[in-house]
Amino acid sequence: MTEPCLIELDPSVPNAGGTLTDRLFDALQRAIVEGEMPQGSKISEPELARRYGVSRGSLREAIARLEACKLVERKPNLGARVVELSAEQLIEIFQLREALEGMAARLAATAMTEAEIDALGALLAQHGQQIEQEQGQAYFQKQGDLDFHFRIVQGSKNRQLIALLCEDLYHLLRMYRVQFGMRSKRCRQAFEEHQYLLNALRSRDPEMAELVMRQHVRSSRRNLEQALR
Amino acid sequence: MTEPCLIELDPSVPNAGGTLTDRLFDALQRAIVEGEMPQGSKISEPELARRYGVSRGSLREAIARLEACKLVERKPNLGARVVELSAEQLIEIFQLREALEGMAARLAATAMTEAEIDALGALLAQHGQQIEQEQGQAYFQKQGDLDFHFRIVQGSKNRQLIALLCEDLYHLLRMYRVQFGMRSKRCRQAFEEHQYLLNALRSRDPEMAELVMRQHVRSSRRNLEQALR
DNA sequence: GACGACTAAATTGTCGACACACCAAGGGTC
DNA sequence: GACCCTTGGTGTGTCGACAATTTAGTCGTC
Repeated sequence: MTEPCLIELDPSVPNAGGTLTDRLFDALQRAIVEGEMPQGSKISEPELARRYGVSRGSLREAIARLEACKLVERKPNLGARVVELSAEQLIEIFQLREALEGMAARLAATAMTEAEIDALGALLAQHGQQIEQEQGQAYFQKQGDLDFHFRIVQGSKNRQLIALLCEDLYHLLRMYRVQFGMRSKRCRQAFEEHQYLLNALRSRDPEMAELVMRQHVRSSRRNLEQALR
Repeated sequence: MTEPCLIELDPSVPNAGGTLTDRLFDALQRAIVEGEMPQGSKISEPELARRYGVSRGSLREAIARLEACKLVERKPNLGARVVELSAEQLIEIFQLREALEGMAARLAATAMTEAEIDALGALLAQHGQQIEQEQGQAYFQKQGDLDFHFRIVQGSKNRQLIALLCEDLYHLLRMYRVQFGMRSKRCRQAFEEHQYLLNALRSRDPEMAELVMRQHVRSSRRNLEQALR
């Protein structure tokens, strides 16, 4: 396991960005998502505490938060391990997304402001350009798609939905993208589906928005299921 | 605030049911849900630690878990407070439920075993009897409905869905039921809708199961929205 | 009388140390 | 030779104490 280095933890200004536990949580989350701490690897509290130069108490609180995000699994008296990603779990997550983002799209169709919809349109236009030029595909794969979905969830204005998707599931999903190297060839089709969705939002049609979003997520899932064999 | 007493924390057998933090979490969760700790009230770490006879470290870990369940809100250097329930948040939660339990019903239609469906039928028959005799209404209101939904979620066999609904949202929802005294007169109608759902499951019809469940949750929500004015 | 700065008390954040539980290696018995 | 018990070591669970930050109260000044 490559050293998740402790530099980010004691920058010149102490306590930059909240409490120590917060920064630890961010650092560990990044390390896990990026794969610096391999799946299923044991998390030794004394070792990590030494490595990051913090006490075990703060570290344990950070680990507790990671557990809430489903990024680590902890068993009493046995310690914590980084989660093991599996095809089954990924499918389950996409089923969740289909339900949640479908509802998000439905709500966004009436809750988004005109300005937000326009901004979404601008983002999509940008994506279109990048795809046209066959460049920036990497960006679209890695960030663009997530950005688009992110904004729709925000647009639902439902705080429960936002917290769930953008704070918990988001990172787990990102972990799959990074470690499974999920770069489907659906990029063009996904772009088209995004445009259909934008149209539904522009027409303020909740029913249609949910339908399109669910179909979109379901297509991604089917594509995945096929790629996983 | 009535004293959440520390008796449950040191029963004859030490460590009955996991780690100290686990038991603390359970006790606090119960105290919050039941309303022993009022909404919005500040959670003083030294005071609670003294009251329960535990160290602040263990207490803080328990509070961190409560935060993950959305039962308390914590701000850096300011401490934690019990969440404030609001009509808006309740509506948002029901929108979540509509999406999630709808998906759960869809999956359950193909994933539940015949035995599980039969057991669900037995449970429903029992509910029917209780309603017929005009007795046990309190039970149906408080537990029966939740039990029914609980089993369907379990029946989906989707672990993400199960964890989300049965471990996180469940308690928050129970808090609303207890503290808002939510006992709608929809009891008979809800029972009928439960039966429609059972039929859909028996026919192994995912589409219909999701439709009925969503309609069911949506009706509850509309009923609530009306009652809240 | 009201506003602002300073002081003191209380609370949160962080740490190091002790107690107990789990795990692996070694020795004894059948 | 295989199995069980013992025993040492590592790691987690829990605790009490120190440091930093917020808050409340007080005093002084305008």
